[in-house]
Amino acid sequence: MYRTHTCGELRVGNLHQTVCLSGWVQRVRRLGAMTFVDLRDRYGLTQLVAGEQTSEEIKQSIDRLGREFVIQAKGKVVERASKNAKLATGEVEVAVEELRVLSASEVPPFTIEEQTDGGDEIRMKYRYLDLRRGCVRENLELRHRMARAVRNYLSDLSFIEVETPVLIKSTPEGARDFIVPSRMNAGQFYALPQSPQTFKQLLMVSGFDRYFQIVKCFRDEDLRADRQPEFTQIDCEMSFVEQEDVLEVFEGMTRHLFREILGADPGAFPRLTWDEAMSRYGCDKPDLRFGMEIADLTGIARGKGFAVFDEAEYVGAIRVPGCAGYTRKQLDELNDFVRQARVGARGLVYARCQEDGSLKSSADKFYGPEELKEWGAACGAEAGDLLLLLAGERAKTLPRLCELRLEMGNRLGLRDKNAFRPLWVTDFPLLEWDEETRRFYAMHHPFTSPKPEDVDKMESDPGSARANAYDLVINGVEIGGGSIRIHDSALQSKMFDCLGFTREEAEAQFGFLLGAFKYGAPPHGGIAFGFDRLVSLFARLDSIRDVIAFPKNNSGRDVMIDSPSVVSAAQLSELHINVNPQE
RNA sequence: GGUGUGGUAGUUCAGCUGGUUAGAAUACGUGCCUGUCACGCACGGGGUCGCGGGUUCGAGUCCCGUCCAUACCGCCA
Repeated sequence: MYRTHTCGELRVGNLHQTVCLSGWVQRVRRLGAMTFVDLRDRYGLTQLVAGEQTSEEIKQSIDRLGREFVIQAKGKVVERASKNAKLATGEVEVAVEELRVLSASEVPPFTIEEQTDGGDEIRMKYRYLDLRRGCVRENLELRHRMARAVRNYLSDLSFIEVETPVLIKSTPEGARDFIVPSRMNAGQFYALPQSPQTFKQLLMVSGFDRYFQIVKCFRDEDLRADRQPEFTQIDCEMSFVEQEDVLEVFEGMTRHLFREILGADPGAFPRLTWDEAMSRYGCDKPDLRFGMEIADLTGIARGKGFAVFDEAEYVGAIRVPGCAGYTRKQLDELNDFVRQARVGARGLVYARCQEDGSLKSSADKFYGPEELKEWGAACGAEAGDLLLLLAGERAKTLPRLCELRLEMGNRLGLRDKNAFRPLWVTDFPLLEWDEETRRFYAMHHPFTSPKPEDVDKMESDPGSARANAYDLVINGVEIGGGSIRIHDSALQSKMFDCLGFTREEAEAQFGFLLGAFKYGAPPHGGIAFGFDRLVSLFARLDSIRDVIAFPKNNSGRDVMIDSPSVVSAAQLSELHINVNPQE
């Protein structure tokens, strides 16, 4: 027997019992005739002690122990002479009577402690050691609890989990595919799924009614702190539903997670249409943890001789509470912020709301006190507030105001990691014009249904057609997105027309789906959640890497196993592949 | 593909306008220590300053190139 108890288990109730513990040596403290060993496993830390009663043989083997040795220790649970209140097992210790080294360890490259001395790079290379640290392990434990809560919740609502294939077919729309060469079909390739989208729709045609899957998805695009090439979705689909049904079920699921995992209730999720989100927050994933909504000043700011505004299609402002006292230096910093390449504005106009209610602006030359008052009124400004104005093309200025708003939120500490503000964003545009390729792309995906009242616009004015599509946004992070799908092959064909697919292309790419819709397809819709993002949000972490056991680095490499890597000529030959050596 | 930041001991970092033998902390090793729990004390070993080139009497430091890491932009239906 390797162990009778875990290292987190023993209490005064276990006094005088003879126990056997196994685990890793966290630390050895040698005090001359007396030695303490902290023994660690997943469950906690227990102190072993060797003193004058301990045999010479055991003292010698304890002397040879180093950090991260795996040992087994048998002995009596005794009460400590000096207790440690910081440790769950801190009232007892085990007086060692037998000791076995199960596995020795070299000195690890960084300390396996909560406050490790290792940086990101070395910890990723030795991820299996990093995962021994409590704070990293806890992230995976949280992930597990959340996955279990999702499975329980959806299973109780008659959803069934169905696995869909990982070797599927490449499609031109959307993200870049990872492709896998086929040995048995020379010159042909599988693709890894960007999502199980078409399969879950086919399951609806098959009558499965309520499906979900916690599933790996793959996208061959550049990485970010919140983007990995392989990531996990909670993928869901329901039949005989309208948008309202889907929102209700998955608002319920999300609320269940908040209650079950965080013990918090976020209340009813507010809803914003895409248009509202864009005009009030400048983006389709607003962070509602703070206000500072965007006010449209176009009507009142133009036509007063200030060329910057007069020539602009749009003038917008945010009201920053209590910042009227910003110094020249602070305002210059903000000006630099909006001018940096990432934001791209030409410059910033500000107005201070003074104690007497009058406004003082950097564009005073062009605006009288009454006109400035209108600005204040439009923003709802109060004494002590600072107004920040940007002007230009509407479609570019709103996102800049969004950046500025988030920057001010950060500066004022308004983006509290312990606050959660979920919302639904609905009524996304169906299509998005791409200037480079001169064609429309599906904003969500090509299976998203248009609003019934906008079907005609698909031909007359495709850019203004709205979709039955929705996103779940929490704290400015896109957590989930879905839509009511097209279940009619004629409408689906029309959609492919809008996207510039010829009949032949549509048939070649998605003929199986169009075919399926001819045999009795129920109305259906669904949603997919970014599970890694959801877990990192609950863990109050900025990067999804911290909630993934073995993540990839910024360049898509796994530095632990050193992949991707070259393969042998024989393997390539079997796969009918020639690698261009220049690249 | 682009922009910013970084690369110095096992690890995390300091190292100024270029100037003696490149430092600290921690980890590691040895010795002492009977109640430690971030134990303490003493001593010790440990460096291709990412790599290549250039400027200079002299480069960790300045310049150019390159590689790696990281955050962001493009990209991510």
